[in-house]
Amino acid sequence: MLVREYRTHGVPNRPVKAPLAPAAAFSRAVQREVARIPRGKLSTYGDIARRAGYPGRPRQVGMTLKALPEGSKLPWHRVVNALGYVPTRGRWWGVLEQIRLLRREGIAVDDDGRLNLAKHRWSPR
DNA sequence: CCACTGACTGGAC
DNA sequence: AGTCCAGCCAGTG
Repeated sequence: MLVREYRTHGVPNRPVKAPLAPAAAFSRAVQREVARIPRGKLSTYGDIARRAGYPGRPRQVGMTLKALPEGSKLPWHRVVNALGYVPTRGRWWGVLEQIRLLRREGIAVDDDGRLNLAKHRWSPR
C-alpha cells in the first residue's frame, strides 16, 4: 500500500535524530486518530494533530490525508476545518465526495460545504 | 537558493 | 465579524 509520509523533524518535544528519515510515525499517529472518529461525528485537522501528539501541525495532517490511497478505509471525510466547513483548497472532486459521505452519515451539509461543527464535533473520552 | 503552494489554526486588530 | 499574519513544512519549478 502506497502511503506518502511526511517528515516531522522540528516537532517541539519530539526531535527527530535523522532529519532525512520519513516520519512514518507521524502518518501512523494521524491515521490512528482519524480511525477513532465515530460514524456521524466530526473532527478537525487541529484536533487530530493534537491527539496524534503533534500540536500545531494541522497542515501536515491535511497533507497526510491527501496522500491516502484511493481505497482507504479510513474515515477521512469526518475531518473538516476548524471554521466548520469542508475544505476546498487544492481539491476538486474530493469536496463533493466528502459532502456526499457526510450526508450519508446523517450530517447536514449545505452545497457550499458548511456544516454544524459544534453539534457534531467529537472529543475522545 | 528563492518563491510559492497547499485538505490549517489561533491570535491580533 | 472580517481580515491579516506568523507558524507550519514537504513539494515543485
